[in-house]
Amino acid sequence: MSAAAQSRNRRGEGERLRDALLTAAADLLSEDPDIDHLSVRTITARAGVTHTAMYLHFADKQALIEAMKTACFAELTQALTDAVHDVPDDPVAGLRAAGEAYLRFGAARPGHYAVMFHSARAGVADTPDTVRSAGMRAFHQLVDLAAAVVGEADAHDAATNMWLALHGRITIRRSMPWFPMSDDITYVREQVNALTQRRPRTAPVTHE
Amino acid sequence: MSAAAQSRNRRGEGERLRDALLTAAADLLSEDPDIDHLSVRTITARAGVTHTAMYLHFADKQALIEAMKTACFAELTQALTDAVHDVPDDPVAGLRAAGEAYLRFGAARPGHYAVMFHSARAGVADTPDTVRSAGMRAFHQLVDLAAAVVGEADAHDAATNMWLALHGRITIRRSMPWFPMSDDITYVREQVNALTQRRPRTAPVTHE
DNA sequence: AGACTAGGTTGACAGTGTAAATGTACGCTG
DNA sequence: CAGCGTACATTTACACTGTCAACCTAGTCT
Repeated sequence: MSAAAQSRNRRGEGERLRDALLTAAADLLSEDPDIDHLSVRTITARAGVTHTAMYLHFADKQALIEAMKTACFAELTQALTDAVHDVPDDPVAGLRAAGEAYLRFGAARPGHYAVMFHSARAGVADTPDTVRSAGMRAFHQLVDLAAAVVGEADAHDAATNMWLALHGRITIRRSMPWFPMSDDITYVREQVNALTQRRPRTAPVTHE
Repeated sequence: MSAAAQSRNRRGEGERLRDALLTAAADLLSEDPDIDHLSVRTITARAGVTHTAMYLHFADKQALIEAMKTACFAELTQALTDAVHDVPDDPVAGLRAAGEAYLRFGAARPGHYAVMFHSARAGVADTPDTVRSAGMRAFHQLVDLAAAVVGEADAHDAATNMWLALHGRITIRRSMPWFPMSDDITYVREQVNALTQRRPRTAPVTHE
């Protein structure tokens, strides 16, 4: 197990270590989904370098994790794209496929999923734009599908509702695995139904 | 600020330190909702004892956190009870009040909320029954309210759906505060609507 | 040949969780 | 009243964490 111990990169290729560290971290997270067990030392060791080598490419551990976030979001986006791709042209079916793929991703890669939604940098310094847009790219897949079902105007809110429902399910499954829940497919279907049947959004503004 | 530095408890009253540690931890969590910043050292210091004194009452840090979980769940249960209490006898209104109170709790006490849903003990040793039932007690408030709306048979599933939607919202708000979302009240109303309008659950068992 | 510097390492520091050994004063029994 | 057991707590130590400053090392360019 482990340590590719690559011998020192050549002159122009220092960036290679950056990728090596990211994939090392991703590998470790696949083996142990608990994000607290992911230390700078184990990551760098797995990549075959000493711990402080990380600081050549990342400002700190948090920066590395943020880089992982964008990578994980990209992976999720791909998973959703794939799932929707091999499905007939029915928008509702596409939405279901996406929802199921989302739940599958969360269950199959719990560590990666946890990284994506790990609390933002405490306080001041906000989430970098790269992370934000990577997240948004994944989310907009749902929005586009929803638009084909409920129309452009309601798409964002509808997709948000569905997303929050899916996310809630994955996180509860993780923190309370003993909690009894129906199967994923039924759940997704319910969510899609709720989406199609919801009132056309309280007009301009609340009234009752 | 801090350190009640209580001078050594008397013979029978060793249990007092246990409570002192729990409230110290809760206080610290109110001041800084980031659970990683909650260390054994800071907790014990706040309680006015040395770090290893914690091990007189808790097997390890995880055990202390699990004790906090039950306390936090109790607090949440109370918050829901209160919210439902001062509302007319309309079950739907009660459900809305509970949902809004839930969201309020998550927003007002982010640290406490995070503790409750912090991932279970890795691998083997499962969540203690005390924590489980404390969580269930909170959840059953929703179930009871839902029962008055959709009937006993569907109550559990309906409450689960609503709960997951609320939970998803709180956690996303925390990890992606920049994500645009509608206001809480509208959201809760939508969830309650979805709950009342949903199809009566796919018969006894899946069929198609 | 020699300097420059990109790419990494060494060593140290404060902070973390936990275990083992040690202390201290209360309350009981003789 | 003397003395002992033990409930309550501290001291000390260890392996591990993230991060900083100083150092080395070899490829490239003049």
